Amino acid sequence: MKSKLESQTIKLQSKLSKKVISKNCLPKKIKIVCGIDVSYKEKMAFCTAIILDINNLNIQETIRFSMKISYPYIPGLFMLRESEPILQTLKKIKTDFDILLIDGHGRLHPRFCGLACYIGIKMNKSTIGVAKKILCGRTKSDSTVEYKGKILGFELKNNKKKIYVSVGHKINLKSAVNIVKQLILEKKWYPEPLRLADSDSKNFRKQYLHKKITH
DNA sequence: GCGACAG
DNA sequence: ATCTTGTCGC
Repeated sequence: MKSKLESQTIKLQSKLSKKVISKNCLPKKIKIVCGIDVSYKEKMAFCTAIILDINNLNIQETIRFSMKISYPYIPGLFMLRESEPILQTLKKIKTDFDILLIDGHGRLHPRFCGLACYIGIKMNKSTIGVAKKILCGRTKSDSTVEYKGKILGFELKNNKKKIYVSVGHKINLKSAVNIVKQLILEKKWYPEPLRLADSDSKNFRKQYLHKKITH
């Protein structure tokens, strides 16, 4: 049984999919990138945004934000669960960044509007969707991912591990893939801003839970 | 109808 | 995502 909110969100996704811009709206030289990720403990969400310089990977700013969360994870409706902590965290960032990496799909989504598209439109920022698992579509021999006759994603393989890149907003697929490739370090398989954000959000959660015991 | 299914 | 031991590799 689908709730009212779920039906509304599905409609919203279809509507917003038409507003997604799959063309580059970026400065010639990208300098500052942001990666954001969320960890969970029961009904608490712990979100970290890492802002770094793409040229030297020096961290410019780290932002943490936690909140109580109420919505479960539903495939295709991930935004219902994860968009609020992400948007709240982004509000606290002081450093201006050129591009935002999101842990989840962009246009490679059943309604062409995954979390990365939603955040991009909401923030009016360039975003890239990076997911560890495919949600829809099929990978072709040239590593592009096709869904309903459209090339919407790209599969990157690093030592058996796969990731799926797709347009979030205000960028084209080719540029999105190039930026993600540039951010995957030697011996790593996940782009550095997201790897750092994932790691820090888990530390954030650990510290929060420890405080709960000691106080 | 059945299976698959971002985090 | 989270839970969770030992284990493989640098």
